[in-house]
Amino acid sequence: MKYCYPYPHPAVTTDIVIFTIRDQQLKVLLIKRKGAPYKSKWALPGGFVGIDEDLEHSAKRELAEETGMQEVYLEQLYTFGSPKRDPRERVITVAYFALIPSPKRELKAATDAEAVDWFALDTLPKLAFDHKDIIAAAHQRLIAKLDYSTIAFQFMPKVFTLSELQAVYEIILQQEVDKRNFRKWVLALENIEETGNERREGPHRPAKLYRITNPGEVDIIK
Amino acid sequence: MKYCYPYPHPAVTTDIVIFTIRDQQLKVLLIKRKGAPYKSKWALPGGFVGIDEDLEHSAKRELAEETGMQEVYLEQLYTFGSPKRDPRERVITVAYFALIPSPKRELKAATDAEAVDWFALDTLPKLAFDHKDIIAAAHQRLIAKLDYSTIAFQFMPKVFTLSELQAVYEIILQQEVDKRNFRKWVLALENIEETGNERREGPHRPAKLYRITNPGEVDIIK
DNA sequence: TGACTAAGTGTTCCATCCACACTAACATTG
DNA sequence: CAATGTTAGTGTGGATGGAACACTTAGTCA
Repeated sequence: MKYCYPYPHPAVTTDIVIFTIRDQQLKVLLIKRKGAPYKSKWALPGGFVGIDEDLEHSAKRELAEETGMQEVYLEQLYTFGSPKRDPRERVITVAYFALIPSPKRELKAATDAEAVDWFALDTLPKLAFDHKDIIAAAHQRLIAKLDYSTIAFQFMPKVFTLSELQAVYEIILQQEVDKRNFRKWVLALENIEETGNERREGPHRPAKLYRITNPGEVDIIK
Repeated sequence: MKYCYPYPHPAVTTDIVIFTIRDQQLKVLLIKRKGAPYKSKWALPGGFVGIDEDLEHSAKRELAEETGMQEVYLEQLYTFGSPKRDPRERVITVAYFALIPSPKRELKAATDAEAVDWFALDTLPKLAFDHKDIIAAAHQRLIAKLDYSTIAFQFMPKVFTLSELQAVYEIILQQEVDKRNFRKWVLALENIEETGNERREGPHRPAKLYRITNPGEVDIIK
């Protein structure tokens, strides 16, 4: 009990909603908590912000710990601060959300978790704290941003086909998208370009491969 | 020095960017600080979050202290947490922004301020902390929301004319708006209705008065 | 070589946005 | 009471963007 203040101070954490597309579904990364409270319950990855640590740095650190990935899309979502959201003490959580390309390797549980796994949004387990609300807010934001930004491109690997990109939109929006209109729309954007290569797989015409011209950036579109 | 923790804790404050329309300009409320640091500098109203106080409650409290107003539009903006943004200790600020109808009474400085005043955005004084950035973020959000919501209606008093509403849009957007198209757009919305009364003032045709059907709510529009 | 599969490609229609100018109702003044 | 000045109030047509819709192409495999 070394750190003392004239007034009570809350604890501040960052939690992070990590989305990816996997098995043709939009999934979110959860960890199974090793310690109290909510021991062995599923929760969002997150942790306390270092006293000299930037908020975004804290979120990036958590992200790297759980996924090993860096340089992914990361955005501050909302700050959750109901007085009773953590039974231990007052905890204010600055929630972030991240989008990552489909992970190739399986995840290994970091030291602060019994397990890690990806969950589809419609089959979430019972979650610790108010993490259900945080995920709902992140999901809402993601869907809203599909409409007026190129945020979904952040789910794509370095090169990809237009059909793959279209599938991402269909998965997130939960509805079919017209192929011709979609391609017209995408190709009119300035942040995608042909690589010149093709992908040949399966008994059909090969697909042209594209790349994002400005990875990491998300354009606001009308 | 009574409140002690095993790990260092940051302080958490809420700051609030209060916009209004006044003298045909978009203005923001600032207070002149009474205490250190940045004594006698202009800053956003704000203060520490009570240890059992909800974040939004804290923002509302600040708002009421400075303006005497309650039940105004309030929205969480962003959380600012750079380690060095306050010279005293680590302070994380959850910024809110509020929109209020043109105030009738002049403001009185609350007990924590030497003075209070409204400032146009292009003639802001030198500000304490990173409050310039916070105001810039709020301004950006306000302008963005004009496009896809009815947020600007929150600037209006209980009853108003369409010309007054149009003036608000022109002031915020800093450009003229076509009268007929504007009225067509507004009247197609469902959250505005005629009061049945008119306002007669000046040597010209009287203007119909309108009211918001769902005060406090902001519709998202396509 | 025929059958299968996913890639790739244009046009038409409809709804929405945008530009644009005159009449209506009142107060004031001579 | 007539003329003037001021803001309120109103409709149309052209351009633009979005939505619907089906066939051809290039490859693999049997």
